[in-house]
Parts: sequence; C-alpha cells; structure tokens
Amino acid sequence: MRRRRVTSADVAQLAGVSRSAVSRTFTPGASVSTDTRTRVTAAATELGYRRNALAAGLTKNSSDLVALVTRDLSNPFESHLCTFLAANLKESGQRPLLVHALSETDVGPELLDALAYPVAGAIIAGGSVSAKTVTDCMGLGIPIVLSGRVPDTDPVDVVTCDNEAGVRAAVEALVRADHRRIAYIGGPVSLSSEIERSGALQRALAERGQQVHAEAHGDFLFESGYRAALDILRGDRRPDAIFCCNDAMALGAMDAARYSVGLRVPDDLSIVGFDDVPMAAWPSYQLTTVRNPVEELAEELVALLARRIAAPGAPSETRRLRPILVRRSSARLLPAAAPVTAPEAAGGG
Amino acid sequence: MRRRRVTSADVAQLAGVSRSAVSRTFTPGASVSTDTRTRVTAAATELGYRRNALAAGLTKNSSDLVALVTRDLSNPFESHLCTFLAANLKESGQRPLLVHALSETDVGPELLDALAYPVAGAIIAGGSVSAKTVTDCMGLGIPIVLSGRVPDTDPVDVVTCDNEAGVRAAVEALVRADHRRIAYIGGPVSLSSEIERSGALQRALAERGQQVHAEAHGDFLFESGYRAALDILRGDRRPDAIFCCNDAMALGAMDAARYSVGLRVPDDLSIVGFDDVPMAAWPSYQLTTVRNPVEELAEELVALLARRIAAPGAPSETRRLRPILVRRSSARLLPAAAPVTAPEAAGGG
DNA sequence: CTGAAAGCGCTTACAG
DNA sequence: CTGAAAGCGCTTACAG
Repeated sequence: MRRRRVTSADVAQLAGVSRSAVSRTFTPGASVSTDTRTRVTAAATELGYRRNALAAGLTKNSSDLVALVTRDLSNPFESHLCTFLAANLKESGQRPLLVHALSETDVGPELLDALAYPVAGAIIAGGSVSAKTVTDCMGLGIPIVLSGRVPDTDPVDVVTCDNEAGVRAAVEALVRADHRRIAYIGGPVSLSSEIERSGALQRALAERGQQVHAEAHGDFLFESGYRAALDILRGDRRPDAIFCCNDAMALGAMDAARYSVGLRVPDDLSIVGFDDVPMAAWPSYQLTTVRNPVEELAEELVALLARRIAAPGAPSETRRLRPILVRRSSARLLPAAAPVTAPEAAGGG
Repeated sequence: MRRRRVTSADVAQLAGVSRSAVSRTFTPGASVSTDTRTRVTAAATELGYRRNALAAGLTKNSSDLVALVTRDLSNPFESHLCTFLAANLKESGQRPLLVHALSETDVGPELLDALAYPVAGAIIAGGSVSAKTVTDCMGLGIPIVLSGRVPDTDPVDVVTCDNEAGVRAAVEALVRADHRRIAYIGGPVSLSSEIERSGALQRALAERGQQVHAEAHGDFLFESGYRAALDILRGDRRPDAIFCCNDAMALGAMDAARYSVGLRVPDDLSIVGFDDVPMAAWPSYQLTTVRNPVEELAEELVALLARRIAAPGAPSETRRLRPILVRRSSARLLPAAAPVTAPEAAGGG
C-alpha cells in the first residue's frame, strides 16, 4: 500500500506557485514573499509533504548526514559519547549515519564504504584511523574529526583530553599519599590513548624518582583488566597501587583484587582508572578516576566538524580538554590540596 | 579541494560502454557479459568510482538505509542490542541511520523526521511507539519492527522475549527456595515490558498462594533501582527477595541493600534481575537474572524487517524469544532441577 | 520575489 | 547482453 510520495510539484500545484517557490520556502534564508510562504506551508501541511532528503542531497552533492564511526557500543565510554554526539548532531541539524567498524586499528574500510552517501563529514567516536584513511578522506573532500586518537602522521582535527595532565594529577595524588609501588594496566599498545597515558605515567613517576612497578596490558574491557590484575598481583613484588588506562579495566582489576586475591581496596591496594564512566560512581566500586569530560568532548567534536565544513582549508587543530581527578574510595589518598571541582585543581604540574 | 565526484559516465567512457552497463555491473543479479563486467570493474577501480547511494536511492525510491531508533545508548541493554543490530544490518547490506528519540513514550516525532530519507524500514531498539506513529509509518509504507514493546493497538511486527516464562522461572526458583516475601521494583508503568513482567509476577505468585510483598518503581536506571530498594527496605515488613524489572535497577538495588542498609546478599536478601547485561556477571554483583537473548533479538529484528520489506502485506507477527534463568550468587536458590543451560530449562510452567 | 529550465547521478523499461 | 532515453525529486543559476 505504498502511496506515491507527495512531491514538491504536488505542493506547488495546490499552492498555485512554482516548484522553485516550494523549494525556497523550505530553504532557510531563501527569498520568498510572506504570502507565498504561507500558501506553500499550508499546502505542504495539507498534503503531508516531506522534503526528500535524497533528492535534495543529490542536487547539492552533500547532505545533513554525518558518518558516526564506532567500534564497540558495548563499551560504556563509547556509548556514552555517542549519546551526547547524537544529541549535539541533532541540535546542529545533522543526522548520524552509524558506521560500525570491525577492526580496532583502522576503521577505513567501513568508513570509505559509507561514503557512498555524500556525508557532510565524519566523526570517529571509536576505533582508530590509519594515515591512509585520513588521506583518502581528505582527498575526497570529506571533513573528518577524531575523538581521542591522535594519528602520528597526517594533520587532522582531533578532540581529546589532556592525558598528560590527567595522569599527572593521579600520580601526584598517589605519590603524595606515599604509594611507592605503582603498577600499570594498559590498553592495546598501538592506540594513542595508551601511548599517551603510559608515557605520561613514566614521566610523572620519573620526576618523582620512581618507575612503573609492574605492567600488563588488556583490551580496554572489564575481563582483560581482571586478568591483567591477576598477573600483576600474583607476582612476588606486590604493588601498592594500580593505575589503569581506562575505567572498565580498573573495575575488572578491582574485582580481581577483592574477590580472587582477597585484598582490601584501598587498604591493601589503591586502584585508579581513567574516564569516569557512570559505573565508576556505583557504591560497589567508588572508583577514583580521571574524568574524561565526555559531554564537552561530544560538543567540541561537533563544533570542530562544523568549523571544518565551513572552512575546509583551515589549519588542523587538536583540542585538549581538561581532565579532573575524581576522588572516590578506591584509592587511599590524602585530602585534596584544593577543591577538586575548581578548574585550577585539574591542572597537572 | 573537493574533486568532482567520479560518476558512472566517467567509468562508462573509460570502459567504452554505456552507463547502463556500469549500473548493471554494480547491480547484483543484472545481466552483463563477463567481458563488460571485467572492463567496467577495471575502469571503476582505476577511477576510484563509488556508486552514489543518494542517486541510486532517488531512482528506486528506497535505499539501504534503515532507521535505527534508540532512546538512551547509555543504557547497557540498549547499547548492547545496538551493537548486534549494527552487525546484523551490515551483514544484510543495510545501513543504520541513527535516530535519537527524546521522549520515552513516543519516538514518533524523530522517526517521522528521519523519513525525509526513503529508509527501507525502521527498527525501534529503544523508546516506545504510539499507535499513531505506527499508523503513520504504515500509511507511508514504511515497514517497522519493534523490540520488546508490544503496542496495544495496531498490528505491527514485534520481537520480544517471553516475559511470562522468564518471570515464572524466576518466581518458581525463588519460591522453591522458600522465599515468602517477594518485593518488586518495576519500570515506568506505561512500558509494555513493565506491564508484562509485573503482570506475570502477580500471576506466578498468585498461583503459589502469594502476592507481591512490596512494590516501587524506577526508570530502568541504576540510581532509580537504588532509591526504590531503599524505599522498600526501610519499611517495617522487610522482603526476603526483590525481583527487578531490569538488571540496571537490580544492580542499584543490590548496592542499596549492601551498602546503605547493611544487608548480606543473598543471605538476608535475594535479588533477581532481568536482561543479563554484561555487568550482571561481574564478580561484585554475580546477579541472578533472566537472560533476555539480545543477540537473537537483534537477529530476529533484522530478519523480521527483511520479511516485512519483502512481503508488505503479510500478517503482522510477534516473536517471543525464550529467556533463560541465569543462576548466580545474588539469589539464594536450590540447585537447578535440570541443567540450566539446556533449552528445556528455560521453560516456565 | 518569481518561474522555466537545466542538471545532480543513477536506474529502468524499452527496443534491439 | 546492450544502449538511448526518460525519469526519480529536488535545487540553482538565469532572466525577469
């Protein structure tokens, strides 16, 4: 029972105007008389006219579609980010075309495939992007902004958090509370967030005459944090703190410490995460963590994309958002020197 | 530096064939000679040709786009479902156009808006749909399938789990283990999953000569489960078990019981959830829950949509998936009568 | 401000 | 199997 779609010609006829007039009525900023606009609007309502975005896009060779690339929506940080991205995109009159990437190391294939649609741009919310993919997109004139991942090669717009400052704040708080054997659970070694955070950890510790006490790697998921913690905690030289590259692994590590090794957190072992996903605040965990400002991240990504669309030639930009150390009971820390919620307190050194 | 898009005409010229031939080469099942196909493919590769999905869709008045309607991707069940939906859609050659609904009670406005694109259909993964919205979509000839929500009016395709059987299995296990004061934490009273599960709970208890011991309602989020549990547990007549309409609230309830009221779970209080989200299996919770088969749900939704697209006139269908009671340590239960993982064990009464 | 006309890139009967 | 031609529904110079 698929009715013939009502077109601008139908509306034009009913309103007694040309199709151009109909088009103009629905194009913000176009010049139409009030009278025409009124009649067109009335006719459109009566007929239930809905502009065909496909046809509009064809003509303009662009659309209100934005490729939203994700890797794993089951990852709480990623899904949280996508919620905010969806809201922000809607607000700016754009629609997310969801691109589900398979490979952790390059979302290229799926992204390129999605470019069958003349998307206005692409936002990489999850997964990584190879230098080649960035080049390809730029060659095709597709604006692209990345969340969190800093590719070492091509210049591209990125919004990420200031990992150095975040890690530094965590280390400072741990060391000040006399932690001397700080272990690390990292993510996949090729990812920029892992590279930046582990590097920052080494530097921050070195400045304080320490070094990473033990290290293991996971895949950013709970289970891998659990296993990594077991590896670390079963060695002879037990750490007094574990810093984790993200919250999901930190939660896993905490469960391993408590339920498999029988340690008290934070009395026997402090645990610190990174991101501040909703679960970090749950009573069972009360995870001390570096808050990755996800709401701001979403806003900036959409804003940066808009800027890039408006000015394709502008120099690329990397925006670093201020993280905040959120003190909860999973780490044995001294009282904060300054109110932790004040913006100054977020700074590193 | 937006290059002119390479079109089928460019490919046709290079290959020395007509545009029709190019189109046929990229249309599965169309008749093209091997020779033509080879030359077209070569030319397309050389030029970096990418079929313009917008133009293709315009002609066919349909597309490979499927509206994927969500309400809150921060909800673990919903995001988990979307992960699988994205994978299944990709497999069937479709692309999700992400529609972010604002209202819990009717995703209509955003969905209708998204129909500016000639989507092949719509999948409602989150949020509810009003009868009017269903009618509107059917009037527009847009196939629509719902996850979990059973609208009381219009006939529409639905995939949901057998709530009656799931709740019954949980109640049976609780009662068999001598629970006599079973409380309930429900979701928003207008949602079909709430209606079905609370109804099933009452019936299952009534058959065993019991009734709901106490009741409170939340919004399916952790915090609301926490608060609802406090309400229930602070009354004089303390329950010996709480059955929750979904896992997120069950986890909140467990934390409230343990950390705010000081109860031992399951010694003082059994807690049972519904869904089996990943966190339910975490050592801190070990939540006994009714598993909502999310992977199968995603598969069936995509399959049902495909069927509906192929046969628009077929009678509408409601598929109920078999839930399974997953026994973990949050509820004091007797050993399962039969192997819990065997399909027969999922049955209700 | 307005309309006639061309064009966006593809697909699909149609005729061969 | 193949190509010429019409058409999908809209937008955009262009001329008025």
